[in-house]
Amino acid sequence: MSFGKGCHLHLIDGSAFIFRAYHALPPLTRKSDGLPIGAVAGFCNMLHRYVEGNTGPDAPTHVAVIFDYSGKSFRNEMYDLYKANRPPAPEDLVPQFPLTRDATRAFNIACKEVEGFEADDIIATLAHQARDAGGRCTIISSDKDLMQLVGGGVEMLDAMKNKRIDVDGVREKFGVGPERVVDVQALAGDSVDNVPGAPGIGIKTAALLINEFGDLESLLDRAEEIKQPKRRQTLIEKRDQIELSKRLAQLDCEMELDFSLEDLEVQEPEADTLLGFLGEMEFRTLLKRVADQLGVEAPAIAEPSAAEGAGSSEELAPIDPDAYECVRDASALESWIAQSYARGYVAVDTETNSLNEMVAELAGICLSVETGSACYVPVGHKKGANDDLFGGEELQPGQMGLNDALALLKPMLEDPSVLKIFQNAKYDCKIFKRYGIDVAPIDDTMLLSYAMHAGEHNHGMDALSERYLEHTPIPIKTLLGTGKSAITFDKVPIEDAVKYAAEDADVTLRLWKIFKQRLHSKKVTTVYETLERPLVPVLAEMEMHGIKVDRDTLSRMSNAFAQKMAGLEAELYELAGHEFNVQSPAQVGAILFEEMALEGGKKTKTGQWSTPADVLEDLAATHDFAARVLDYRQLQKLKSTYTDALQEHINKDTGRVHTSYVQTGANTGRMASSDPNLQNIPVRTEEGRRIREAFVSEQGKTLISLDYSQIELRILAHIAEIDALKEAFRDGQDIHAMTASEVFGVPMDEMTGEIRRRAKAINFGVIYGISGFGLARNLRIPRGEAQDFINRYFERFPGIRTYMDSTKEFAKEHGYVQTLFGRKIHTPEINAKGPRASFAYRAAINAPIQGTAADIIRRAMIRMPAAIKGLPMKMLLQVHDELIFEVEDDAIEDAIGAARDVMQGAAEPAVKLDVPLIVDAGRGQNWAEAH
DNA sequence: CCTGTCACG
DNA sequence: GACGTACGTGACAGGG
Repeated sequence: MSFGKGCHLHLIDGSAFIFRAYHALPPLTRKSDGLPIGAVAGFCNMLHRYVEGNTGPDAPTHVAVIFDYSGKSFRNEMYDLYKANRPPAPEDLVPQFPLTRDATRAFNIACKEVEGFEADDIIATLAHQARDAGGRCTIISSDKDLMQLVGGGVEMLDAMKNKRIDVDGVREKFGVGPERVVDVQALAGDSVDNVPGAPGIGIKTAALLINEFGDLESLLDRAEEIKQPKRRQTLIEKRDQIELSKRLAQLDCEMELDFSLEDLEVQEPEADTLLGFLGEMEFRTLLKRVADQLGVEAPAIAEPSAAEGAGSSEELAPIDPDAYECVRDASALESWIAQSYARGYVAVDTETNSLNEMVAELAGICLSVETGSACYVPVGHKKGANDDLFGGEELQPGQMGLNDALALLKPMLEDPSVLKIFQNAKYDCKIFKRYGIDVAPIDDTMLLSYAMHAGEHNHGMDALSERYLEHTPIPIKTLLGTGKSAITFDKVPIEDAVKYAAEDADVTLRLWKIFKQRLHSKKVTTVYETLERPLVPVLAEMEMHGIKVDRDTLSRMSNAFAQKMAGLEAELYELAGHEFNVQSPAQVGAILFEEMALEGGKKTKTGQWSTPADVLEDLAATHDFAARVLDYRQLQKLKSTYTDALQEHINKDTGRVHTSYVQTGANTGRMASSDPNLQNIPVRTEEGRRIREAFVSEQGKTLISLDYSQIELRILAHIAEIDALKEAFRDGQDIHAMTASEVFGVPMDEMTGEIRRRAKAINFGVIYGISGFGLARNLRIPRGEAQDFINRYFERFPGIRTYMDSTKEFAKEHGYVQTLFGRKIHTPEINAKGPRASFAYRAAINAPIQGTAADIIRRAMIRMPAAIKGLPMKMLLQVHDELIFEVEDDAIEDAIGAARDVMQGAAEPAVKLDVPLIVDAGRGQNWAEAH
């Protein structure tokens, strides 16, 4: 039904609903798991009451709930202090925001938000569209900023007072008609939104002036005529500020929206969806009321004791690869897209011809909106493989055009009201991004699993499917083969691809249903919503941007290394008296421990000689052979892993290297970097550090590097509550020297490098779950001596021992440990017997510290895009406690300031650390200089 | 494909 | 009483 005369559009100010609900209700939590749920409960009650009230001739024909998009809007570009004095949303409200979107969809009401715009702008645009189409519009809000829209069929409704606001109502509030409201606001300003206005002028005076002069422009032009001297002066001097205020107050009523009024038609809620959501939230009263009204039985709400369990694979359709559909034309695809809109969510999976997202081309896309049902849309399957002679680039028949399919999918994939569900969303999002599609919002089964089960198992789809669905997906190898004869996915016959690919979407959707439900009972909703989900687009952007690497620098170094290695090789043959493979530990060991008959050789479990660096280092003092092997190995490592391999990773099109971050890479919350790993570029030796000279900035730009100083020790001081450490950090002392002074009783002014070095080793040892053996090996001192150090350390800082003991007890009892931000790291082996338990114990000591640091830098990364918007800088890399940016030369100071502010404040407001977080910064034309 | 080695925080 | 141990990663080469 098209929108026109006789139609009535309701626009609900979603944010106003949320905040009113939040403040109106006590901090309710869900009974089964303690998830804060008060605002969602109030929101649902308000929506329900609203829907109930929609009867009679005045009922809307179209409706939407409009939300503010989190982050900054275009107004911040006009004025960076816009809304700057707003405190951040309360911590227990943040995880409820996405749930209010879910609630809206559950009521089958359109749910809209647009990045870079405020809800008010969307409302303005839609209200104008409705008015221009000859229909009516009611804005359900009491926000005075929206009053400029009233008139010509547009009214407001204050839902609290149940009072309609028409042109007269606006006049009552502002003293002028809606068309002059912006002028009054420009003068009066707004302390809530931090709009400056004209100092000393409020709404009353502003209305007086506007009514006298007609409009703001005339007023400002003729300001000289004002009698009151103070007022006249203000208007003349603050003209710029007033004009800025007007632009800030003016709503954008000509936004380009990717949906139209027709899409907002009122729909009846679907009983299953709505009751399912209310049941999941455990809103017992509302659930019963809604069920009664719909004339169905209210589903039972699981009692807390029954929350655990394999999962609710109740009446899921069986997984049947033959049930999947192959979509070959536009009308079939449109039908799937329509279903996605109707549901409000869709599982999506892409198939490509490469695992490298920067070069991969789409072979096909699958969608699933209902378990047991899925489709595959082939768009790039080529002949070849079997009939390879001339088939190389020729497409298999029966496929939609790539561009046609994407044109149909793009609006849905970008629509804020349709949740796109992926397994490893970052991969698919990057693929779509390269085809000009910005997928949002997303959910990710891999990240859901990681948030709930880190330390318990891996989070790949096959493992998850086996574990939670008791189903083994078709192995990709059966389609692609292995080794040299393997083909790429685009060469797979479409009929085979349908079964494999669509099954993946089906499995993803099934996993999502199970995980979404369990997330709350595992009490990691906040972790998922604040530390995992928002990081996906941030990482995707960093990866796609990449960092420039200079091939010539690497290639020159490679040649130099090769020459040196050849020299060392000859020398080693000479020393050994014969030729051998220097790269074989077994052969090196045989020469050292058999031919030269040296002591101290150990064998590996496979019976080969073992020749690790620390053993060779002991021998190197007296034996050139060992020293040369070490030299050779270092060069070999640098050459093969860095100077040679890195060149292969330079992207042909961009000239840059694009790593890929594995968000679930480490159980502690750290990430891993791969293809290539840019988190282990050498820095400790001079020769290795030079590799960083190949990582360069573009012409006219500079690399800046900001790293947290001693972040893990600071976190230890906070968590274990070590007052002496805390004070030392507050006073900016040399923390290792201070430790040395305390433990070894040496006054600070008599400190020697050696004593400080030992204290430093102990400090790090504590973070790793110290043992006498480990410390002894690290410091190369007898084990008894190392144990003495540790004992003295514990005597001086008894809090450390308490922390270690209580952490161990917690892990033994619960099977996991936690970071300050609620991330859980499971330690299933903590109750094992033997050395495995020792490993688990030390990991349990380390995980809260390493994990809290990881959480903090994640928070910084998530906030970074909004904080540096407007500055000519890009975030390129993360190395656990360091962020690297590329910035235009004339903005270096601003860039460092902005990034440092975000990093140093990243723990807050969730956690207030007892120690300051300090960030050091460096800059340069290459990474070696910047670090 | 697994193991040993070594690069990083 | 002996044993084996610092925490977290990824890439490469050798060898079966």
